[in-house]
Amino acid sequence: MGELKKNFKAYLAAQGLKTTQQREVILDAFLASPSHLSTEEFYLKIRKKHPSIGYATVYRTLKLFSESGIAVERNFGDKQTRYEVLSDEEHHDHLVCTSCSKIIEFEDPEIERLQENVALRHGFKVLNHSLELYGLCADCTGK
Amino acid sequence: MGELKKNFKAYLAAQGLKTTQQREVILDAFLASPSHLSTEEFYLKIRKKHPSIGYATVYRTLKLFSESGIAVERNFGDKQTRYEVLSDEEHHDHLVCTSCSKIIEFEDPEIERLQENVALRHGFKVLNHSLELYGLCADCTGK
DNA sequence: ACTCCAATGAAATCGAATTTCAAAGTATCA
DNA sequence: TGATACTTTGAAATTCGATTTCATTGGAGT
Ligand SMILES: [Mn+2]
Ligand SMILES: [Mn+2]
Ligand SMILES: [Zn+2]
Ligand SMILES: [Zn+2]
Repeated sequence: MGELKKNFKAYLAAQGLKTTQQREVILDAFLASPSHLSTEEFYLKIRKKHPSIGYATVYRTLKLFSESGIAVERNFGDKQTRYEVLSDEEHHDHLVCTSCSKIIEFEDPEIERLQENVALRHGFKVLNHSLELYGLCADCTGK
Repeated sequence: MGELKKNFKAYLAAQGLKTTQQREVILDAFLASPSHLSTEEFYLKIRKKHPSIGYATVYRTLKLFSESGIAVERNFGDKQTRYEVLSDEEHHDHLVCTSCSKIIEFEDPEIERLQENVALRHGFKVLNHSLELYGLCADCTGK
């Protein structure tokens, strides 16, 4: 069993929560899906193979993923919350194309370091951050 | 008359829109208010002195401010849209305390430069960006 | 003052997020 | 394995900020 699945099950056990068939199905589907899907998009996807699973369950389970630490919520300007898998110590930020909605991930340790510096200068302890660059991707620049 | 008021009036004129009493009142109140208020918070504030002004008008006028370029919309994790005055070429990002909701503004040209580099590496043209550091402010670190 | 649109306020609507609740499932233990 | 004690689930209802509708009122040029 994958690391993430183990972590999630451990979280459930630790919280006195239960392993259910729905949670198993939703977790497998989540791990196999493209990143940055909204709750609605993900629900529609799951529904095809598992029509009996309700939207509320998908919604609640995605939140659980986030609480357990195996996923993170994202917001890219539109009003919808999006989710993506996140292994332990990874972290990345995003370029978001305002024309075609393409999302490009990037990591930049130097930016992260400078963010810490900013925080230090203000006696601030950073717990998490959000950095998105909005604009036109290479494909859309010419249009 | 202040630069911002001039700019806004120029925008109205250019768009064939009208200067109304409500817009005058709302603009003055906006310029005199603390930054980062949500639409609702700002409306409640205005309402005290001008009970006849409706929420819809405040909502629409804040959007107008944003379209005209004298203000910007912000989102700090909670679901509410917040507004703040923004003079011409200024730009800043935010530290947001997740404990007391305090908001600290900062500018870091080096971070901005690195962001441009990231974009360049991906053939991406940045039109705007969003950077918030969430965590505990100096006051809340000890609690 | 007349006329043409734009603006306004109240209420309705929208859409995503979140909650409610009765029915069903899971884990534990006798 | 069957009873017990909760937890989970699905459908529907609700919440809440954002946005729109629409009848009426208000600018501004003529
Ligand atoms: Mn990502
Ligand atoms: Mn600010
Ligand atoms: Zn694109
Ligand atoms: Zn604080």
